[in-house]
Amino acid sequence: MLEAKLQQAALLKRLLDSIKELVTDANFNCTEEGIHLQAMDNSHVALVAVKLDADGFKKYRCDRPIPLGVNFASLTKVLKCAKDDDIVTIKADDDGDVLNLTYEARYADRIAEYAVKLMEIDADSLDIPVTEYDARVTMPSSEFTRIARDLSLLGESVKIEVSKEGVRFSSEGEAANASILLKQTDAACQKYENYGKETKTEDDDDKEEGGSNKAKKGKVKKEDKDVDMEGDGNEDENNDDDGEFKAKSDDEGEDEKEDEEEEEEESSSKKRKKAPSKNGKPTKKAKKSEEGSPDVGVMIEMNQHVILTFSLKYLVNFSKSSTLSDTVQIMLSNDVPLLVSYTFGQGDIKYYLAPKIGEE
Amino acid sequence: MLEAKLQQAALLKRLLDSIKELVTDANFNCTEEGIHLQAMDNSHVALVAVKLDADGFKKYRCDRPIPLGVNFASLTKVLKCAKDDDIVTIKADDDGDVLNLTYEARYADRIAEYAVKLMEIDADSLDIPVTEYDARVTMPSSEFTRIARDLSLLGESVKIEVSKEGVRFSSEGEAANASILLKQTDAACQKYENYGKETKTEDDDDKEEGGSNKAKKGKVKKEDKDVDMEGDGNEDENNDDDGEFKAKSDDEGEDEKEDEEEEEEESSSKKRKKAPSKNGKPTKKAKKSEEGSPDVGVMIEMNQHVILTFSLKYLVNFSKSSTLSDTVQIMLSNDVPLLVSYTFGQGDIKYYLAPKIGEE
DNA sequence: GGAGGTCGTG
DNA sequence: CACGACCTCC
Repeated sequence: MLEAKLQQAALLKRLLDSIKELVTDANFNCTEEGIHLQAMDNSHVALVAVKLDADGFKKYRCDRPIPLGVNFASLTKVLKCAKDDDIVTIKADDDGDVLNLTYEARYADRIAEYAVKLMEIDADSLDIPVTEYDARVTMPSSEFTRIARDLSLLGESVKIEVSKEGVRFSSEGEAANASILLKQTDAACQKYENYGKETKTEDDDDKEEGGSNKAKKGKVKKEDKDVDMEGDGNEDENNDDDGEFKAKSDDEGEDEKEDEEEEEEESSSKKRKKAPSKNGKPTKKAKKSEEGSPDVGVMIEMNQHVILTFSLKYLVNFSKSSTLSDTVQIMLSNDVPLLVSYTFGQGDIKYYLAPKIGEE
Repeated sequence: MLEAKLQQAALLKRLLDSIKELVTDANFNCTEEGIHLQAMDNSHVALVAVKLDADGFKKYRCDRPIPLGVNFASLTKVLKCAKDDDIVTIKADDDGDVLNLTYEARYADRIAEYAVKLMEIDADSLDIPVTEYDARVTMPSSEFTRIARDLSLLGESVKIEVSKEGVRFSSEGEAANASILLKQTDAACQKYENYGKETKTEDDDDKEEGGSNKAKKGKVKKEDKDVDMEGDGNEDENNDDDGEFKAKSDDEGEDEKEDEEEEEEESSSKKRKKAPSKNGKPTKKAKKSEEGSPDVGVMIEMNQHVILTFSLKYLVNFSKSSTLSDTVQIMLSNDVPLLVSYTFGQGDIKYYLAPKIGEE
């Protein structure tokens, strides 16, 4: 028996809009921890993984694990019948072959019930190796969408290169070649300071380290970025391969700098307090001033220079999840599948895509 | 070597959006004076000419004349990758076969570089005879767009008739006939008083004459309109063929009226001073209250009654340039190609279209 | 934000 | 030949 109540139907709607093009059907695996889903795309090139935490629901009950085999086209149709701010309850019996959805209008004056037929789906649950990535790029999801779309106008694939300089997306096409360089910005580093720190194990390590090794670590990390922003080019950091994501890597080097630049630390730490970092998960799209305020820029964390090439078609597809979060994180390691991750209030959606190899 | 820096990519984007449907490719002829382009449409019926003054650029350098043969589809794709307020720099080597475009984000945290392949295009530069037109209509570009679109829904061609009464657009279609009459308004005459006076030789003449022949000339012209607006029908003015654009033509006839209507002259001249005529070139789209304020109306300058018929398809196409200017000028002479001109801060775009002859 | 039209894909 | 996705207009 599963029963889960979601405050806003919008989340489910967007989630399905995000992935229905990539995947035709998959199991919603419901456990007491929540609901998760994992599926290869139809051509078995990309993998999508969705996680909805139990405590993100208004109400959640799952007596024992149930896989709900859902056809996304069907579920999408049914979800289109919900208004964004309807309260939606999904229910399924243990032995059930249907998924029941109930939509309650905000003011309870309307109740709609739907039943979607379920299907048996072979549970080929793929183990995703928990990789420690060499580089992580955090940026506004709208900007990632834009880049993917822009470059897809010109070419088939994109080369993503992360260096101290920033992250470069480049593409070659028949009509034109393109190269987009995003430099890290102060604004981004402040905004994304703690973004996604709970979502990956490495990040937790990073956090713990920050808390234990040094009392001021939390502050220092930011400071580190501020410092690096000005005089970026100390490539020695690339040699630091402790395998953790860190803000601009290497804490050790900082310790020295810290003393020299105590003053600036103070000022920047003040700045941080003033704008106490939205701390991830802007589920609802923030009020856009004009163009979606994609101008916070990008934050880069890396301990290794990476260059990888990917199919733009998939990245464009992934970027549909920008409806779920204002922020996206891209994790890369050489010769390893890319991870594109959107984190929202109640969970996250992660896309994996193997790089193109050899000649693109 | 060409290097030109434009403060806002929007101009280029709009320019290409305007003409890409009409022309597939053409030479951007770069000289030290600026960039100009001239091309027949794909079916060799219409001609488009674009002029971008060198001093309208934030930076401009062109050592020697270069024709840059551009495929508009390619360039359009690349321009789609620019945001409206990106700073765009275009560069080309003298012998280069590529056009380099660099987009810098407002806050410099993003730099995108594109290289568009160029092509050889036979430079069949057409000499456009500098015609003195019998009639000129100045009106909000949005209104012209609307008329062209509306009539194109009903018929294939439009008959444009300029008389003292105003300008009439009429069209006959299978389902319905249409006739739109725009009368000259005070507001338009005041707003457009000096519009485009620097863009054409005839206009300068007009201006000079106004200043020399008669001290009060500037005032008189408006007054003339005020009078005509009320009691239109004095067709005798059409016989005045001094070959210059004048506000409603013939100064001589006015002299008589002036004395009779001194009072009204004064009042109208005051009005003019109060709203000292935006003086052309509203490059940036003015803040539109709701519907684009197309209600200023139309100003008509003529010294000959003209009736011409044109293909609506092309006028609809021309009117795409309304993104470039709030104002459009239409110049007509009997049996001569129509000229539709949009003037913006850094130059202008002119469309020429031969009239249909005989039965439409 | 929604609907209709066009283009590309299966 | 039909469906779905994308883009533009309303």
